[in-house]
Amino acid sequence: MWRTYDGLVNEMSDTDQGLGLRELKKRQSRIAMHRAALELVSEHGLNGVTVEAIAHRAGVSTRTFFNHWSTKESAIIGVLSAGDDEIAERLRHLAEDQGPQQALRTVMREAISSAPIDAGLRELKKQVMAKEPRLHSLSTGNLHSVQTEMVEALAEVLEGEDAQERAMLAVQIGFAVTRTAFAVSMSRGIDLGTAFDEVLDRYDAADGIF
Amino acid sequence: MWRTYDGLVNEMSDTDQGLGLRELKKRQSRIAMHRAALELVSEHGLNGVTVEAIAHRAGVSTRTFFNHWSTKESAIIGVLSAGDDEIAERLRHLAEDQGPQQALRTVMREAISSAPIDAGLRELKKQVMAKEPRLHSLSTGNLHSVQTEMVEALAEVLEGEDAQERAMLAVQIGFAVTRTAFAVSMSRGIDLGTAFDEVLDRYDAADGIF
DNA sequence: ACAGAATCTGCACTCAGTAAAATATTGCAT
DNA sequence: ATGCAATATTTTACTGAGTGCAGATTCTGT
Repeated sequence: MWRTYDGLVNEMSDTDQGLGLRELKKRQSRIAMHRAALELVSEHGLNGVTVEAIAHRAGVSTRTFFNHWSTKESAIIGVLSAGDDEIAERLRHLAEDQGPQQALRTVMREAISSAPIDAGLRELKKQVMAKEPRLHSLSTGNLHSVQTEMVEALAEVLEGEDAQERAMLAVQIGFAVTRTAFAVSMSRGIDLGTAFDEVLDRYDAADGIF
Repeated sequence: MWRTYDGLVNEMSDTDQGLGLRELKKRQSRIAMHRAALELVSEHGLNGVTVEAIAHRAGVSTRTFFNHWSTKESAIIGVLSAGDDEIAERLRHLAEDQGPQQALRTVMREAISSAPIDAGLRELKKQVMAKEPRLHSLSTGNLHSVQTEMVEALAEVLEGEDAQERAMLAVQIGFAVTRTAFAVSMSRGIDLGTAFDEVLDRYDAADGIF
């Protein structure tokens, strides 16, 4: 089965044990495309770059490009919800121990922390993201499917008649914090995870901010 | 000057006084396109409808379609930030009287309440929105420009070193509430404005929801 | 080495959105 | 009412994203 890949671009350097040549080439190919996309966008801007150009620099056909990435932007970002269901499942699981609120926070924090890209690319990506606002909204996942799955999972845990709507609100606020963390991490050039912690502190402290 | 229209589709019936034939036709044309878009999407689904088809049913050329709407989706929704700057300006103004927090709430509420579409279309639109999740994210404005302008305006009012980041967080939470209100209004079939009020109540009441 | 599966590629296609120039319509001044 | 300027529409032609398909290649297990 061959699904469009919207997952994470992993480094391969050391962690290639027992993966098979096929899987290894797939990863190399993905990194090549991701890198090519970042470099070209950095050089010519988001609108100055065609998929054809990216594919060419990465040494693949444009058709292959779309076998790996669902859109031009996804190749640039190189990251999107590693698997909608898994996140929801993790949320359900954590909620048993930590309770709904803390579980939600933990899941959010985990979801953004997992970004093991090549160190050289990280800098380039940061620079590109800063110059192309269009990419922000995508990276913070306005992706409907994840949100609805999370709401669903959370609603099961929360009890009461209005569980559904409280879950909606909670998830939306969670995303709001995440988006803010994203912006902060970009503008100050700090790690996304620590930015998240900071914003969360601010959120807890801030009374009457909205 | 002729800008792509991303504003509101207004009813023309009674409020046509002294608008000139030119402006009037413009409105008729927009409503025709908006209606055609809704009807066709309702019939064939979002992906089953081309701009060409919409334009044809509305009796205009496809090029004219894009003179009025920046994307296919915007014609379906028929609403988007009536003018990025104006909202920010309104925010600045309100903040003087009401203070930043209340001003932000008021602006948000105003921005969504102004939806004076034809009553017949409202029902159709509700139905279409319920079936096409892709449209949700658009209607709640992931539009970067509005957000940044609002953050900027709010940051001026807020004082202190971290004004910028507090403003970001506040605006993001505001949008979170709005998005939730949107979802609630869809799922329960109630007015967007009242949904907003309800969610806001819940937000104020809810402690430890996130 | 061989069969079968996974992946890549080229080709043809649809459709969104833009550009530019020609044409039509409206507003206004006379 | 008539002609001129501004504004809106159309036609035509184009770029580029994304998909479907069929055939070639490359990997995997045996």
